[in-house]
Amino acid sequence: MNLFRHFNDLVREAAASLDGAPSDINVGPITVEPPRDPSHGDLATNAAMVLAKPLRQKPRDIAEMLVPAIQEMDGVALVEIAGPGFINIRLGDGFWQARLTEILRRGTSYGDSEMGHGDRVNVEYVSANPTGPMHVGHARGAVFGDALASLLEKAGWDVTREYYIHDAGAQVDVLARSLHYRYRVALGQDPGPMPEGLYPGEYLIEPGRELAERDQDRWLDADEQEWLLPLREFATDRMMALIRADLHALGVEHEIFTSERKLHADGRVEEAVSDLEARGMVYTGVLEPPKGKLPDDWEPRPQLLFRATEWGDDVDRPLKKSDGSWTYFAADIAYHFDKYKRGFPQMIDVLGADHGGYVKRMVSATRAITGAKTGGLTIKLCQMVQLLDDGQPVKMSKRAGTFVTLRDVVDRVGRDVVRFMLLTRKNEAPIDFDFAKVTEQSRDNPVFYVQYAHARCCSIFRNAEKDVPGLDTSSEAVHAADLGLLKHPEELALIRLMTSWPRLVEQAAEASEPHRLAFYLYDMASAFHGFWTRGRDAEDLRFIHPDNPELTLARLALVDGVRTIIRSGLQVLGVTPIEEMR
RNA sequence: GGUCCCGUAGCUCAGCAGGAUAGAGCAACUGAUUCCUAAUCAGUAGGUCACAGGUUCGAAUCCUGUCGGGAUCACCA
Repeated sequence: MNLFRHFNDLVREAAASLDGAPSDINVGPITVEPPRDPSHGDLATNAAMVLAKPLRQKPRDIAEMLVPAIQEMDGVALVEIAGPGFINIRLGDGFWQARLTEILRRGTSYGDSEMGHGDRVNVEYVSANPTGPMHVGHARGAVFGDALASLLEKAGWDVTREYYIHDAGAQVDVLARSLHYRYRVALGQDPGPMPEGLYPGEYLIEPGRELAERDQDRWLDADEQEWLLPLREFATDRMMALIRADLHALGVEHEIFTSERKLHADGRVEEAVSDLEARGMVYTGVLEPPKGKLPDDWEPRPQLLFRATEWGDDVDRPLKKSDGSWTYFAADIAYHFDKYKRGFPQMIDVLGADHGGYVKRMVSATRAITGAKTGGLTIKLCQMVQLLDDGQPVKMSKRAGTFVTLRDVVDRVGRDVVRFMLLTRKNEAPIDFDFAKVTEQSRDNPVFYVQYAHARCCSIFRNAEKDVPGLDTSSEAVHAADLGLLKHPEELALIRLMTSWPRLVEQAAEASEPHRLAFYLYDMASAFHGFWTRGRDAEDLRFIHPDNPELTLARLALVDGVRTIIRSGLQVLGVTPIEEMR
C-alpha cells in the first residue's frame, strides 16, 4: 500500500464533497506528502491552499472545513492546521503496526506496484560493440539498464531486456582483420608488427589459435574478400561470448540479443525505409553544412534522407552513405521498427553520454515509425565513468589496447561494489570510480554500510535463538508476534521509513531513476544502525530480552521488516544481501 | 555557432511530478567499545542552492537570459 496515495484519494474525495464546492472542482493539484520535518506529523496536505482560489476563501477557513472529514479517516489520530494552511495528519500507532504486519506478510513483494498496468516495455542496454571484452565504461550502462529493468518490473511493467549486437559496421571488419593477423601468427607466420588501426588487444590471440586449429591454413593465402565474412562471424561470435561472460560476472542478463547483421541480411532495413518512404518521410536531398566548425572534408552531396525535422529533430538525417550503403541510423530505424512490431510500443534505450547527439534523431524516427507525436522511445543517457587509482586518472585507449576491462574491476573489487557504486549516482552525473576508495571497506563505501545493516538483522536472529532458550524464531512465530508492543517513538520511526518504500519505488520508476533506491537503502540502514546503537545505553531498546520472549518476538518482527525492505531494495539493484560479515 | 547534461557545505553528492527552518557522507573538532558485529553510533562546525529576471499564496525545484564546466555536431558506430 502506498499510504500517501491512499490518503490522497481520501482527501480529494473530502475536498470534492465540501459544502459549496462546485461539481467540476479540480482536485488534481491536491497532494498528500510526508512533511520534511517529522515533527509536523506523518502526512501533510496542501488541499486548503490549492482550493483557496477556486473556492474564493481563505486557506485556513477551508482547512477548518476539511478537518472533520479527515479526522474520521481510518488510522488518523490527530489533525492540525499549520503555517499558511497545511493540514498535518498524524496516524495512530495501530496504523503503523498494521503496516509492519503487511510488510511481513508480503515479504520482498512489499512495494510492488501496479503502476505499469502490465504494459510491455523493452529496455535495451549495454549494446557494446562486439570487438573486445567490456571495459568499465560499459559497466555503468549495463548496471543502470539492468537495475532500471528490475525497477520497472517491480513497478508493474512487463519488461524485456534486450541487447543490440553491432556486428555489421566497419568496426567488425577491423576485428576480422585483427583476428586474421593473430591467426597467421598462430600458424607460425611472422606478419611483422601489427598494422596501424587494428585491435592490438591480446584477447584475440586465443581466438586466432582456435581458428587456426579449426580451419588450418585455409585462409592463410586467401584474398581478404574470401575470408572477411567468415572471420567476421567467427570473431564476433567469440567476442559476444566474451561479453556475455563479462555481463554474467556482473550479474547482468538479457533475454534477447538482436543482430544488426541479421537485420540487414533479412532485408529489414529496406523494409523499414520503404515503410517510411510510403508515408513520404524519405527523400533525396543535400544537407546544409553543419554550423560552426566545418569538417575538413565536407562537401555538398545528395543523400537519401529521413524527414527527422517533421518529428522534432533539428535537421533531416542521412539514411545512406555516399557509397550507397545504409548508415548506422538506417539500421537502427529498422531495429526500432522491429521492436515495435514485436509488440513494444514503449521502448527505453540506455546509451552512453557520448551518444547524446543521437537522441533526437532516434526519438523522432521512432515517432515516425509509431505515428505517435509523443511517447514511444525514451533514451536514458549515462554519463562517463572516470576511472581513478588513488586520485590519479587511469588512461585508457581501446585502439592502443590499454584499457581496464570490466572483468579486472569485478575481480578486484567485487560485483556488489561495482553495481552499488555505479548506482549511487543519478545517471546524468559523471562518476569518478576510484579503485583505492572502493576497495577499502570503509564507511566511505556505502555498499558495506547497507550490507552490514542486513547482516546485523540476520545476526540478531541468530543471537535470539541462542540467547532466548526455546524461542520460536520461525517466520510464522515472528509474524504472529504482538506488534502492539512496538510503540516506542524510535520503533515507530523505523516502521514509518519502511512504509515509504512503496512510494519510493513508484517515484523512482516514474522518473526512471534507480539511484533513488540506493539512497533510500542508505537511509534505511542508517536508521537501523542508529536504533541498534541506542540499545547500548538503553537496555530496554535492545532487540533481545532473554526474560521477555513476547517483546523479543515483537522486536524480531521489526528487524524482519527492516531486513525485508533492505533485501527487497538490494534485489532490484542486483546486490547480494549478505547474511554475515566477517 | 547548434543541441544535450551539469553548477547545492572545503571535497563527493542527495533533495522526493514547487511546500514549512536546504540534507547526508568524507575531511575537521568533541564524545561512546567489560554490553545483540565500533565495517557502528551520538554531537559541534560548515551554504547568497553559479548569476539576473519571470511565473504564484510559496522556487534549489518550473520558464527566459547570462556566466562557468562536460558531451556531441554530414558520410563512423
